[in-house]
Amino acid sequence: MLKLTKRADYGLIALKHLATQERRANGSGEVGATTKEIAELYRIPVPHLAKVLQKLVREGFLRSAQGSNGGYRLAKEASQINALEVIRVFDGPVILTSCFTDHGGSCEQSERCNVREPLRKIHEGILGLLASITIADMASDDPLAHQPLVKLYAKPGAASEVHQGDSEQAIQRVHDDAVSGPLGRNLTGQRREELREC
Amino acid sequence: MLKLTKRADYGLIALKHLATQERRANGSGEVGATTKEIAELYRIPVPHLAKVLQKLVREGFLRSAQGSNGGYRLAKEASQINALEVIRVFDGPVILTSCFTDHGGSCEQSERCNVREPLRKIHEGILGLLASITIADMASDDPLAHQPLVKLYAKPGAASEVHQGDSEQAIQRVHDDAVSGPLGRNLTGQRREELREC
DNA sequence: GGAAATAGGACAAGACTAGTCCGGTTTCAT
DNA sequence: ATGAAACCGGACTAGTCTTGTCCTATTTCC
Repeated sequence: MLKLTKRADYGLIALKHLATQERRANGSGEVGATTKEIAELYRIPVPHLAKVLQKLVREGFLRSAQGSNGGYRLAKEASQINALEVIRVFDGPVILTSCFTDHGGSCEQSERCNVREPLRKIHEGILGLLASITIADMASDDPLAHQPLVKLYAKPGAASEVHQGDSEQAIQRVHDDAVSGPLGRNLTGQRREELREC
Repeated sequence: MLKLTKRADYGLIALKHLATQERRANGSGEVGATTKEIAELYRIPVPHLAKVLQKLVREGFLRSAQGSNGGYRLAKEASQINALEVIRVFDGPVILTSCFTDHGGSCEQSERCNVREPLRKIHEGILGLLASITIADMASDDPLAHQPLVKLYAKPGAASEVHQGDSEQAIQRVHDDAVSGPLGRNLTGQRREELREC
């Protein structure tokens, strides 16, 4: 289905939450939040979130404090954690076609197939996008006010009919941006509202 | 695992193959290739590929001819079919978090959660990338000679440590491009070779 | 010593993926 | 007509992945 797993989703949510709790977790070693707090706030099953947080500790994104008054805090600056790192922890490598990584050069389908090179370019673009956003970006108050992340150059003449339910406007926006400016600018309040479903 | 399914992969491969067989399939209604031909060429199980091709017919990407001497040809211009459309046929909607589309406004986790807006921006970028490449692009001889698809602006100070096996160079390349130019330029022959695993 | 919290292994239901199997239909060539 | 070649499409299966739950430690504070 080409989507993030809940685990990755929960991981990002938790990291972002902890990034906004840093005041509680300044130098003295205090924790930002407990599993229970985060789970209740975001309606995540407690034991499941616990697994996610434990994994984030093992991978070096979080530091934990055991015992009562325990909890979690970020192990590094929120600006030094990007979405790709987190997603890879939970979902494994991000790959478009298995051919990119599955084997050591013994691709059965490769000789005649040149689907791969163009897809690889897309693949790199996706990795770049994911790597370019940090937890700090997510934690700031108005994400739409951010610097543009990506500027898409739609090729003239390329197929541009895109219909995917409510993300139609989103694509249209990307296409607009190719002409009128970077992502996030030139948006009226109303169009911003259209993009907010959740 | 955030990857395309084999079905989508096979679909793209088949479409790309048929796009290069257009000479056999000019106006007279001749077909470009049969299931068996494509399956053998790319080492895909015949019955499985058949399903994929049948679906592409139902979705309007291919036209089929039954009976002996039958087969498939593109139903529209290769330049009018983009990768996103094809991927959506097989893998369903491309969504980063289920929250984008799952519900009609009743997101349990939404009130306090602002992970979504930044992710949505990434999501739009990915859709834009996928929508910007067409079957015609894939079918041309040297994909690396293409116009740049995307130009990434890495934010200064953003986390840039990215390690994912062999795609490390890929990311590095994206980052280089943020400084030195669009994707695909400034590549020595050797670095091109590094990117080709398959 | 008890409460609160993290740590982590085992396990299970359900969904999805990849692929097989089989019977049917259409069309062409002989 | 008849058979071969090809498309059509539903049913099924083995395996894997996802999303949890459950239970038992272990640590730390009061």
